[in-house]
Amino acid sequence: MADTARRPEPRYGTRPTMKDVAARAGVGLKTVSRVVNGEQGVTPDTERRVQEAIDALGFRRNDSARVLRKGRTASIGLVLEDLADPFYGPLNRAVEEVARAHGALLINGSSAEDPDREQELALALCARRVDGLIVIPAGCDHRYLEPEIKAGVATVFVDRPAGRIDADAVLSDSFGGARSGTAHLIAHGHRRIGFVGDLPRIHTASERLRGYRTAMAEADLAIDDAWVSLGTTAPDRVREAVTAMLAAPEPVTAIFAGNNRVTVTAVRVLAAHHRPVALVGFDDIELADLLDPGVTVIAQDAAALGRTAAERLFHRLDGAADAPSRVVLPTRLIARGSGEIPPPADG
Amino acid sequence: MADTARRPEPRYGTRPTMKDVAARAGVGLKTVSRVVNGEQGVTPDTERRVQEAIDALGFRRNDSARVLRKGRTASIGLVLEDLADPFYGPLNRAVEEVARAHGALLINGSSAEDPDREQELALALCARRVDGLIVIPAGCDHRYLEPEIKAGVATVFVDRPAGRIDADAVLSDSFGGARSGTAHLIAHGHRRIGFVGDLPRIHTASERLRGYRTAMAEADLAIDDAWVSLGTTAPDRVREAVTAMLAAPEPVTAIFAGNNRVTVTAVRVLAAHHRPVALVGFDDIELADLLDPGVTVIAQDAAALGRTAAERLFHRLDGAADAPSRVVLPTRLIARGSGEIPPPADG
DNA sequence: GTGAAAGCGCTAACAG
DNA sequence: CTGTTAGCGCTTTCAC
Repeated sequence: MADTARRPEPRYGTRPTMKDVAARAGVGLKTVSRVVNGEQGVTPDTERRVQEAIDALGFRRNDSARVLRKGRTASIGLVLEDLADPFYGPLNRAVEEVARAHGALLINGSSAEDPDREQELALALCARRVDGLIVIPAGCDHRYLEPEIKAGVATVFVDRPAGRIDADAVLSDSFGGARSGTAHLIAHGHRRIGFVGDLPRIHTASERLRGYRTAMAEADLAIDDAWVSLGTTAPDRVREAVTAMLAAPEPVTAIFAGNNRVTVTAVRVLAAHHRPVALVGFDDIELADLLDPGVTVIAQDAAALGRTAAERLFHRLDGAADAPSRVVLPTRLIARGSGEIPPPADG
Repeated sequence: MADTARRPEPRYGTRPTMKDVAARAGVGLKTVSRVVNGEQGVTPDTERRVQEAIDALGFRRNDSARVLRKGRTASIGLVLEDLADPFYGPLNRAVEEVARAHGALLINGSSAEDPDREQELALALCARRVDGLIVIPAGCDHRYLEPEIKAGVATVFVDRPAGRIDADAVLSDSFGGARSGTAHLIAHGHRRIGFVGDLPRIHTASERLRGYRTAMAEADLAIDDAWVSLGTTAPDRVREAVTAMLAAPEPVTAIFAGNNRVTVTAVRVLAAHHRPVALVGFDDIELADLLDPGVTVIAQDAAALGRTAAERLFHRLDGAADAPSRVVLPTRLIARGSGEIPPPADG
């Protein structure tokens, strides 16, 4: 107590350096460095003295300085769409686990589906000299990353491919998934099937639409323009779109929902609707099995997406210099009831 | 093409520096620094020349070096339990938004509810010299952070308080929420109420248990040991606990679930049970309103938790040196049906 | 086994 | 308006 009163607290933000530790232990700077990094060639006695000084001073190595000298930061960046979206949680976590296994930290941020923000964030990460970058693209033009990639920032795109540059990508089979989901509805007797998707500039959204169109064409079914609605996944927008499809003179008897956000809103609208309408959603959602009817979905493995992308990234960091690759992971149809509802007898 | 063949590609990982830019533009180093940082006092003509050199060389400022010189990294660390847990998504995102508004990046990682991993992660972030740290504690002893805090790392704990040190904390009212949720079940006629919670060493878990006990005591209801189960939130463990409570000779007629993970599993078990059992869960869960019955919950505002903690952090970084504070955010009971199921007439 | 000196790329402080 | 010098805290190199 008296001690505290007499001697001023160490200035905030001032931390002991290796030099301070060296002075206190009565050794050279390099010896401290050796001890801190567990290098060979230090007498047990010297080591003990250094360690005491470290503890007494509360020293912790400044990795910023270390990075500057060594050139690698042992950190990777992840740009995703929204940290709060449950779909990206497992992906994020999977990337983290791989990074951790390689001794790297993860810096991440949300683009909020805004291309400018994506670029701002990705370039900020490059300025921090992350060793590698994993990007879930919001934009369609990634030429802004070319100098960075050339300079050695390993870059892998996940969930959606890069635009206008050639780069590694790890994707889910959006086309195939949407095609099989739509075919599933057709197999259950539906002819008028609606498609509610995300913004058309988003690669996954357009691929899923293409899958839907393909399945319809394969069954020789024409598509009425009124059955297709693309736009943001804001609940109001989706609610309106679904409601309109159901209120038409010849209403759709089934709906294919383009992603998890859309599915959730579609479930809400259909629950309040006066007659059963079939539904298949892209992406699995929690508790989907407990709803009545259970929600039939095209599930993708978000964790596998993240893990595969991160592994590819570290493979590159380990020196792999092969041509950019594109990995496509399969999706899986999980039938739970909503996708097996038949069309009305009079439909 | 011929050009590529003749001149070797720039070595991977070698990037131009301000010195290179200066040489190319024929100006001094400091002038480049001025242009890069948008400082005053550069002739438009000089600026243009520098900018041309920057573009030609693909220069990007190395923030690692900048950090070393300036002392602040403009980044904060967030240690949470699991990036994949939907409860932490909105919290994470809220922290990110505040950080972004202050020009800071977010480095985050999962402790996986392991105190050692929490410590390892937090100290790694300190070594990176994050300006501040937001921690959702897994452990109960945070004295390991004392030297860091003394050295100027602003630290705020969120969701759970720090152990054995005095530090800022932002919490939800776990005690009050659990108490009112239990009281809600009592008000609907229940006398034998089960409590299924998380590991007792977790502060929120013990507080919620205390709330449950208090509500029971206030209604003069004794608690049978068999009605209380604490442990991990692993589905198997929870399933077993709930099943046991329902299979007892005098089974519980209602269950209070201690968090979102527990609630989800409890809903599954109850859905398969032969008679209706009331349920109130802590934390809201998606689609809870669409289940039959809807799940009555004690909702907490995860985004507000994150936002408040981050604001507190930046307040400290702006120099606030007042005593550590504890903020407790209210919870809200949302009645949806499951919590209003009466006990069986013969019960 | 140990330490002194140089330098990573940048910014702060001061000259010109 | 522009440039030079020093140094942030560490690792690398090389000498002792």
